[in-house]
Amino acid sequence: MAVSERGPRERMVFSAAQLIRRDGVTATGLRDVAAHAGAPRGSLGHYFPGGKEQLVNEAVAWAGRYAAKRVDRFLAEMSEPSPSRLFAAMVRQWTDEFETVGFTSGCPVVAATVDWADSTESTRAAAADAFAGWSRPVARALTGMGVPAERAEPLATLMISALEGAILIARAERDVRALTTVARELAPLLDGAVIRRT
Amino acid sequence: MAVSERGPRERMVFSAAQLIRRDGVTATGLRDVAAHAGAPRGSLGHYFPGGKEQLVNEAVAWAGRYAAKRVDRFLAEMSEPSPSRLFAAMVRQWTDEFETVGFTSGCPVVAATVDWADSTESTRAAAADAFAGWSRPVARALTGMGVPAERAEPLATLMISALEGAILIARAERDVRALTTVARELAPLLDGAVIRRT
DNA sequence: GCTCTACTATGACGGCTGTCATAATCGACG
DNA sequence: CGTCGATTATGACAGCCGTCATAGTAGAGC
Repeated sequence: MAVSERGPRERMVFSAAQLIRRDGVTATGLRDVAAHAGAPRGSLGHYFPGGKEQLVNEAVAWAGRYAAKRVDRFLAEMSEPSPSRLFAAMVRQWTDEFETVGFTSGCPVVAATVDWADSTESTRAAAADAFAGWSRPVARALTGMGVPAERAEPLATLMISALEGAILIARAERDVRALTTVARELAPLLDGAVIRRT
Repeated sequence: MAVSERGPRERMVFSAAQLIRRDGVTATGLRDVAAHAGAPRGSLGHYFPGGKEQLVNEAVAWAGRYAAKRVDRFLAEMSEPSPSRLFAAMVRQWTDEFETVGFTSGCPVVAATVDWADSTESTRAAAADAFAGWSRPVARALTGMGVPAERAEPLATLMISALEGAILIARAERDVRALTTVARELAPLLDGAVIRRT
């Protein structure tokens, strides 16, 4: 095992995340996922014996890990890190996508929460894990920049909340205005939380 | 006409909004809406000749008007208005619902955006209108409290973004933590935008 | 070469969807 | 009383859904 070079299973999870974040969980059919992944429909039952529920949960988990990795990458690429610059990078990822690809897709974790949080417990838990796994590196980054430990987690929650909300508004308005606005307005508050720093 | 005492038509729009904010747009069937409203299924085609699309759009518009009215009511009930207190009231509406009714339902406008923003143009536009109609009274309230005109609208966008995002996280976590956090963390920034005031 | 496992392929199944056509029913108005 | 419009009732329709059963095809290990 181990070195499977991007197998059909992984492709299906990835495709599921892409379709879910565009059309929602309910509107995304398993046949669509297989077709989008270029994978045989008959493999779905094999790789995901738990059915659609398992596939959706894995897609949500994948999205959470992806978001967390992006935070680490933003941090590594930053020459002079600051909370506002980290938030700006997180926001810019979305303004870039909206302006180049279009406003067709949002966040898969949000879609899963909206569509299945009340009906499918395991998916609700997967979404909660995704948010937690995304928030953790953000909070860690903030403490690394000099934000007191007790404020890092609340500020990370605020950042993710504002970002997710702005993504929704931007999608509805087909305008990145909400995203650039929250980045600008939140900047002084975020940088003001830094205590020590040369 | 005019004095129709909460007719079946209005009840169906209301029921649609309730079901949509719990299960999402796609998972909400027209038969469910009629049953929830205690209305005859055969009436759907009569009152909404535009089909499900029309019903969903009216439900979204209704939700937008409702949110706007709530802002005005919060303002009227406030003895010493301040931006942070207005935001706290908006957040408290949701913490109250989550703690009493449970975490079953979110915001219908968000559900419509997630499920149909990319596939149904009219619904996307209805969601944008709902956000705009909700943002307007918030911005107006801020200027009334002494926030400079050019900052009122951006701050209103930030408030609604953070609120919507926190609602999503709270639903996923089944915990109001995210909501109380954004209310607390955003308070000094909001009140700091007030210029003149006795 | 055989075997056994992993994967693929295909179609059927019941159930649900939104939409529409047709009728029956009601209620007011002339 | 009769009529006509608005509302309700019911069922049919094609289409999609997730799931499952069955069968076919590789491909590695011995």
